[in-house]
Amino acid sequence: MNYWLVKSEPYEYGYHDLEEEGRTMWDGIRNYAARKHLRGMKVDDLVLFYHSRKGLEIVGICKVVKEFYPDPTAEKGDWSVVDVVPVKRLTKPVTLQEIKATPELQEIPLVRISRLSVMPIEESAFLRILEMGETSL
DNA sequence: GCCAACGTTGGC
DNA sequence: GCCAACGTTGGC
Repeated sequence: MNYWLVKSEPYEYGYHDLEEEGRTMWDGIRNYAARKHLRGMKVDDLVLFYHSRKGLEIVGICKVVKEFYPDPTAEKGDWSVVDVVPVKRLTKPVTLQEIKATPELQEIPLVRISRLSVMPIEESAFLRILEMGETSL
């Protein structure tokens, strides 16, 4: 089991949209590092959902239900998508500010590589974030 | 709205 | 194959 974090601008596609739809294809990734991580996702892996640009907080957890396959929205190039379903919202969203103020979370790519939109998260960091969000699985 | 960080493109 | 110029992302 691996853990991941994905970013989305809430006014483009927010956690609320995922809850309404019940399932979505995570498309539009056009960055090789992000693609590599996307392709590493396995069924049942858990994924933190972060709102970028507006909100700047982790709002919920989702789960991979289909491993990578070709991105139908890509007009050219070799790009991939995965399918995810919502699991639950965090009781309390965890803000980027809080994450940056937490010593054990300084190494996560969200802090270190601000432009990366799909990234792995260590289990310990994942659990710490759930704890900060007052959420259990 | 600005700008830093990073990726991509294209001339040489 | 280097690197300057440009584009994009995303925090501030």
